[in-house]
Amino acid sequence: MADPKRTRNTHKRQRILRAIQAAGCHLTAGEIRRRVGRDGLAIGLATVYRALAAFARAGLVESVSLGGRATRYGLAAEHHDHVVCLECGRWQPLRRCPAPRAPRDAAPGFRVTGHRLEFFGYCGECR
Amino acid sequence: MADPKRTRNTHKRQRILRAIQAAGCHLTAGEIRRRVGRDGLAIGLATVYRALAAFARAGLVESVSLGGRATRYGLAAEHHDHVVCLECGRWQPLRRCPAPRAPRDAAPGFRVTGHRLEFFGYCGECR
DNA sequence: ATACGTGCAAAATGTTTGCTCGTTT
DNA sequence: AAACGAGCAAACATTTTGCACGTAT
Repeated sequence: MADPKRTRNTHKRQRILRAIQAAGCHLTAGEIRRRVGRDGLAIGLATVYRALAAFARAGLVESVSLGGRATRYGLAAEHHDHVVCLECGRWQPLRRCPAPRAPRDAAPGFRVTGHRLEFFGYCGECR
Repeated sequence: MADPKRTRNTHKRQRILRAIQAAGCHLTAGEIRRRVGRDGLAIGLATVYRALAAFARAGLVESVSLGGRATRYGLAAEHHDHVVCLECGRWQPLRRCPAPRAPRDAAPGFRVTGHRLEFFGYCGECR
């Protein structure tokens, strides 16, 4: 199964992680690239994707894809769930995670390592 | 906000819904197209997407995107959550939905109409 | 020294849109 | 008749890959 391989400690990868951390919420690959670039470090998009894949493999980062839109990446250590407005697309993190650690009726032998939960509906302004 | 518009009752749209219903689980747009086609009715992919968007607007269908892979669509009336293996990618529906109707700390005024929950980890065979 | 990271451009996916014409209401 | 659905091809956005070279371990 997934060996939690460690990733190499390069300057760019540090900056990618730092950008996600500084954001405090989930970012898309493009946003990450832009933020790192804005701080004076040019970086290829492919590099961002490869770094994110490595981080995810290592269990550092979790990915969330909110229906259709680009996938977002956040620190696994700062897991949180989301509420998404179907109309305007805005989404907000939840403080409390309302899901159980593991479902009651998972397949036998399945080891749950995480989850991803999004509530959707319509925000006050869009109703 | 989203007026639950009714969609027109065309032959193709009926077949799309029937395909999803017959499958009993979430399908991708491509799978739907293939199944409808296999039953002798050629249909364009754009048509499938537009129909699904209309169904979603009408609240008939819900969409789920399991990290990276293509978005899957299922009947909203037969909502269920999933368990996904990070190694082999196989996923299974859960009988019981372990999420609450709505989170405690959603933004005020937010009306929750649904959710989407996926547990992930490693299945018995991949561990 | 070796395995891994990076950039670039190209390719592969998945999804949406413009236009024209057909069908439902 | 009017509004919406369908088909096709082109456009789009996102993500992945091949290759040549650089860097961390």
